[in-house]
Amino acid sequence: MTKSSTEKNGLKKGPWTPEEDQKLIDYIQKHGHGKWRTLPKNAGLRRCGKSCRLRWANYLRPDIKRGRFSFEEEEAIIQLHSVLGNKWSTIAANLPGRTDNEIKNYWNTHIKKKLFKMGIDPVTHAPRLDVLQLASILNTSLFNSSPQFNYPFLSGRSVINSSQLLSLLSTLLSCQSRNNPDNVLNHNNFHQNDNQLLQNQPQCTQMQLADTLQTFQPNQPQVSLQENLIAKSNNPLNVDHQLMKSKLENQISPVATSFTHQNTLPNLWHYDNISDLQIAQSSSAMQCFSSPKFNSIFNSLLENQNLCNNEGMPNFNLSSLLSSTTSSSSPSTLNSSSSTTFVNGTTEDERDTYGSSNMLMYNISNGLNDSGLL
DNA sequence: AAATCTCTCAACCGCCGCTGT
DNA sequence: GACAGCGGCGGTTGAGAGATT
Repeated sequence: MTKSSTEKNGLKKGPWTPEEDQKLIDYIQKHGHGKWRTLPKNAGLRRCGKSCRLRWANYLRPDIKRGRFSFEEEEAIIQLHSVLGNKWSTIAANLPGRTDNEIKNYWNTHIKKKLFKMGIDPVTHAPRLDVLQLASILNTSLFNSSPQFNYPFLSGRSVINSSQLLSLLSTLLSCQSRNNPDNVLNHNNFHQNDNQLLQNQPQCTQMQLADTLQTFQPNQPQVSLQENLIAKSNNPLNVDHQLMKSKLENQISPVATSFTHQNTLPNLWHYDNISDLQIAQSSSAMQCFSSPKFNSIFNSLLENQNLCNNEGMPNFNLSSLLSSTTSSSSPSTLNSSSSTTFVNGTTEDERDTYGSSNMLMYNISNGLNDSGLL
């Protein structure tokens, strides 16, 4: 049975026909909206009230702006999401003409992937732990050179031993597929692939990875994410920082705040300019993963740990393995030439690069009112 | 050209909070 | 306080379109 012919309790479901749309528009123009429960009957529609409300709110409302999201809208969504979390209706209230459903869809199908590709966790808006940690650790340990960038949470440690490295890599690799946004975002793939992963691989979460990484780190004073956000809101450049501060104190997303209680993640919010992180992700980590030296070391570690199977597991190229996660649909971004677009790409065609340095800044210019509205 | 895969987004579902009785 | 009705919200689904093989 097709969706459009689905009926339940005599009520039609599925896509709306132009005739139904017209009936709804005519009725609302004449009587206004509200009383959604009785509206369909009065309007001569065989639909439930919820369906009518949704159709009106998401599609028929005259003030809806249709078409592609502008770069400014995308930036606004990202900034608002970083403060509000998945409060789509509140985010939508700040974007005239856009509906919560539209923003939610756009987030899930576009922005989430873009952020992930950039090495930014779309949930926490923090730089992705896996890429960042590997970049630092590999830079300092494998190549035994002074870091090109300095992360406080890794300071004081320059060398890790092979078992630690292997532990880290094993943990990371077992996270790879599970953290792959394609697995998460594409529910078809998710159901198929993730179930297999759950069966075949040890359970691994970002927290477990963080725990593993914690063993490499000396105790660092952990400043909570919330405190950092509030600190950012005190930036004198932010006109409404007091208002923003109160908003952050009240409205910071539950997901983000949950991290503050774990006290295991390195605090990455010290960075006021994302370029350091972008350099780390696009340059150092990728150079490490791609290098023959790294592959050689990694494979010898596997052999030393007897992790090769009896049939003689062929050496594999870790960079290609990592690319499936680090840049799920565009592996080419791993190579050094294209990675520079992370830093400099600001053209229309490369809107997914978010080259501007203020992406993680919370200077939403107009502030928020008590309802979370601009 | 056909088959298969991937992506998008309109629509649905279940839950929650508010309000009135 | 308990309950029912309602509107709103966020997560999820799946048809259809487009891309790829």
